[in-house]
Amino acid sequence: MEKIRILIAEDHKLIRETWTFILNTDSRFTVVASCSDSSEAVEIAAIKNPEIVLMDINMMPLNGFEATARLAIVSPETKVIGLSFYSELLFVKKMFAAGAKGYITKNSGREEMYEAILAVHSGDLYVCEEILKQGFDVHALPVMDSSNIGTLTDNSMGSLTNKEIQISQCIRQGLRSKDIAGRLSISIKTVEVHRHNILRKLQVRNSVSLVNVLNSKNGYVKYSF
Amino acid sequence: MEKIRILIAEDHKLIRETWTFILNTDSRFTVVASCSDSSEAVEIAAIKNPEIVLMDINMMPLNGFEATARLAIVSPETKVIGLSFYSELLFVKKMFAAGAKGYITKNSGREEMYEAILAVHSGDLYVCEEILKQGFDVHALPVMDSSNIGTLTDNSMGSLTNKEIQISQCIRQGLRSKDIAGRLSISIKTVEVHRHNILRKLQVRNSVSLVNVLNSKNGYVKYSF
DNA sequence: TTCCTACTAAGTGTTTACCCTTATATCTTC
DNA sequence: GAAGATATAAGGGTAAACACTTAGTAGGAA
Repeated sequence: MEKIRILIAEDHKLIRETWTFILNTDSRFTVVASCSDSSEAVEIAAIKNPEIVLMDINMMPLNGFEATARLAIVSPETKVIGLSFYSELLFVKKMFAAGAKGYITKNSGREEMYEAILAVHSGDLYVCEEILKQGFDVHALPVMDSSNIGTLTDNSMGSLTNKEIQISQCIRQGLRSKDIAGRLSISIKTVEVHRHNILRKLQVRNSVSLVNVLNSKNGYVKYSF
Repeated sequence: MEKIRILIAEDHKLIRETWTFILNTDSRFTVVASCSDSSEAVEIAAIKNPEIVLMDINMMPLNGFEATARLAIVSPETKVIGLSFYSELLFVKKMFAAGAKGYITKNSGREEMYEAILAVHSGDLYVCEEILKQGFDVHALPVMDSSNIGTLTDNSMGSLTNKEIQISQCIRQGLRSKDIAGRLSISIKTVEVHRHNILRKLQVRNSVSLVNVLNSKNGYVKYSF
C-alpha cells in the first residue's frame, strides 16, 4: 500500500520534529517535508505535491488561512488539515473557508490525528471531537472549490463595518464605552450596540477574547501558559 | 542499562501523547505516567517517584512553578525539566527557583530534549540553546535545595504573587471569574479579590488593559505579515 | 512569640458590560 | 421606489466586573 505523503508546517521545532517522527514511524504515513515558514510551505507543496498538509494556523509570514488559500492554487490536489491550540469556531470556519478539509486542535489525541489524516485523504471532511462538541457542523458549510476558495478568508474583519472597526480599536486600547462615546461624540447606547454586534460577528463573549482575536489577525500570536 | 523513568505533565493531549510515544520508542527512556493536571502530577510523582518530570509551566490548577516546588517536597529525588513556549528569562528563573534542574522551550529540537533528560538525570543543570543565547547562566544561580526551594518564586513579575499570575493568565485567555473559580476550585469571591489586587498592582482599570500590560511584558510575539 | 504575606471568602455596594428589541435617518444599489 | 446595509439611539433587563471592607487561616521570617 502506498504511504500517505505528508507535509508538516508548524513553527515550533520540537512539535514539528516529534510529529515527523511519529508519523514516519507509522507504516501508513510518510513525511515528505516539514517547515516552520508558511511561504516555504506553499513553495514546497508546489514542488512535492503532498497529499496532506498539517498546517498550524500561527505561522510566519503568512497566517494559516492565507497559506491554505494559496496552497489551493499551487497544488489543488493537496488537502490541508488545520492545526492549532484554538478551538475558537471563528478560526475553524476561516480555515474551512480558506479551503481546508480538516481541523484538529492540540487537545486532540494522537489517534485523532491519524483519523483526521485518513479521513481527509479519503475525501471526507474532518473536525476533532473538541470542535464537534461546540456544535460545529462541517457538512453545513458551503462547498469550497476553485470558484470560491479564499473568498471568505477575510470574512471576520471584512464583515465589520468601519464604525465597528473603529470602535473595536478603541476597545483594544482598554477604553470603556463611556470613553469611546466621548471620543467619537456618540451616545453610550450606540457604542453598546456596536460592541454587541462586534462580539456577535466575531463570535466571542467578552472584550478580552475580542482583543485576542483582533491581535491574532494583526500578527500577534497568542501563546497560552 | 536501566531506562530513565519519566513523567510527562502537559495539558495538550496531542503533545502529551506524541512525546510519550517518542520517548517510549527510545530504549533509553520509559514514560511511567502522563497527565494534564498539575495536582495530579504531584500526586503521581509522590507514588511513582519518576527520575525525570517534563513539566509544562502552563497547567491547572497549579502553575508549573508551584507544582515543581511541591514536587520537591513529595519526591525529592525527582528532577524537573521545565517546558514551555517561552524563552522569557523571568519564567526560566522562576522555574529554577522552584527547584527545576532544566528548562527547554518548544523551539528546541528533539535531540535537545533527549540531551536535557540525560544531562539532568546525570546531575547536571540544563537549559536549551535558545535560552543560552540570551545570556542565561544556569550556574550563576543560587543553589536550590530543601532549605530554600520555592523561596524565590517571588515578585520579579511586577510584584504579582503566584496565584495572581495564574489568575491573570486565565483572564488573558478571556475566562470569566466564574470560569476561573471553577477551574481553580476556589470561590468566585476569591477570584474577584485577586482580580482587584492585580488591577491595583499593575495600575490598570480593566481586564483589557491588564491583558495589554501582560502582553507587552511577555508571551506575545509580534509578527508582521 | 509576634509579625508579615499570601490565600481564602464573605458582605455590600456601584459601574460597566452584555443581551435583546425597537426605531429613525441616511445611504447605496438593484 | 423598494431593498439592504449602516449609523444612530432609546428602553429594559441580566450578568459580570470593579471597589472597598472585614476576617479567618496558614506559613515563613524576625
